[in-house]
Amino acid sequence: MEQTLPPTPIAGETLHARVLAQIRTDIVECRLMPNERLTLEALRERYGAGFSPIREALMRLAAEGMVCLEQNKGFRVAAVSRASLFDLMRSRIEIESITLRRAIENGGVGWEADLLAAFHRLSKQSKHVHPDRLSTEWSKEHRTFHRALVAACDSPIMLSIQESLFDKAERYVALSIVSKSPSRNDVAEHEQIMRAALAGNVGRALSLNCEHIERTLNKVAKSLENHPEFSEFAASPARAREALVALPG
Amino acid sequence: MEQTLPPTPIAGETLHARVLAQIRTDIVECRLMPNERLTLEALRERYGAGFSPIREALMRLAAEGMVCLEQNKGFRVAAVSRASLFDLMRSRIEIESITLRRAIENGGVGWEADLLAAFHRLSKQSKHVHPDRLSTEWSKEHRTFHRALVAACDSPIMLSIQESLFDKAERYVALSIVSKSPSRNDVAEHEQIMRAALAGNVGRALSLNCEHIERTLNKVAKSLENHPEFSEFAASPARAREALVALPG
DNA sequence: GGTCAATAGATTTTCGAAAATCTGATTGCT
DNA sequence: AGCAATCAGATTTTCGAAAATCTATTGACC
Repeated sequence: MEQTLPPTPIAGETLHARVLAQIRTDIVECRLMPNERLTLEALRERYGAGFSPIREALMRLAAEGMVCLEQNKGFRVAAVSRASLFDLMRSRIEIESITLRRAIENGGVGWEADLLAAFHRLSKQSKHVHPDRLSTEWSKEHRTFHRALVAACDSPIMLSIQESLFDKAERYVALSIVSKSPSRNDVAEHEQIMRAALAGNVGRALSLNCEHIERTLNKVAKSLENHPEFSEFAASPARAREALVALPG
Repeated sequence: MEQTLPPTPIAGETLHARVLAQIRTDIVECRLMPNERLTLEALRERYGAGFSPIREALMRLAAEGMVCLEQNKGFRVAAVSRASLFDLMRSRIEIESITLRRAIENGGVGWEADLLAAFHRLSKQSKHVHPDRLSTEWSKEHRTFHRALVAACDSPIMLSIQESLFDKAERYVALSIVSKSPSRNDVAEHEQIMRAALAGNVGRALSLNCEHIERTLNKVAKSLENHPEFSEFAASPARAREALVALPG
């Protein structure tokens, strides 16, 4: 099994919190593959912790929908499928349409300034440091930009929902080999959304954001078709497991 | 501490799953009060389980937002406040507007039949068996009705979000003493929503559902004002001090 | 050959003790 | 008195062993 991040011990941080963060990023970045069985013994070895903190972290991830738990049969990384990809992206469009509208309506100077700053940092980050892999820094700035875009929405509930869906979408993006498709002009896309938002043009901002998500959806969906071993998981878990094990790890 | 449901052991059910269900209903029905401290020793006694299954259940509830966890300081029942009540109800309106619209657009005969059946069961249930307390059976049928209303929505993600918000709203309702305010004609309200949905009148169904939620909001908000110990954070005057200390600076 | 029960090994789940951390009170110093 | 350091009790957090459960295989029987 591939090695994980160094244990980076933060003062006062409990073990289950560190393990939670590590497993989550390992799932989002597909170091733990969809539908992969999560044996406690293996996780214990990998993250250097006892059963309790690991199970606690997994229970949280189960509530978030990142792993699934079958009673007395343990945990698995959540499966992926074409259907849930479409559900996910459609839900993102609906949720972000709400948060973005409210952010534009509520946003003050502080929001505008933070958004401009986030865009600037994103635009200066190169997307691929390795040609077949997304840059970690870019992903971070990308997330920060989308967070800044809706930060002025005054609903903590809607924002947390958006964040959770964003995580799941990122996993699908990580699964698709991004560089193979013609590279999008990401900077321009994000800039257009931002300009519409700053101009207070709700309709335009929403439709640009919708197209932004749909473009990602199309890319990932196409990539998923080329890897049928992923699109079948939900249907027959038993065979999927075998297929996964056969994959080059 | 008040006694809880009998342990009703279901075959093959793990302990943490049973404890999770019990704690959740105890929170929703306010047998565990908002902001109440949840010491492991007390929970261990109350639910008859060891530390592990209880902590695992609490971690899930923390992810759901039903309890909150402060590192090395343990768990508390999630606090209530006027602000989060409004956020919650507004979010419900937004989410249910989406699920209800999609249910009406997708719904077939099966959906219509199930909805009519759910309404009938609800209409035959008396709301209060005890004058100052909601009937458990009514709550169950009420939830089933609202679930049936949107069951034809084809997005598992949106449905699970709606369910989660419904739980949280129910806790606020349980907190307010329902019988004191003039009793609403609940049956008629639900019937109107259902008829609009069955007639395929999206606009009318959505606005009726919105008003339905807003009426609940007004009732609960008013009740919250009469109990100032709740309106900010605390569960009881005795705990107000505790809560003050726990407030983030 | 095929079906079913028994069994052994692996894995999950649960438990309670031990370690780490927090809280509140007390002590000693300026 | 005011304030910081110290200490004891309470609580959370973590650990690994023990119990419960599942899975795959073997062997008996039809």
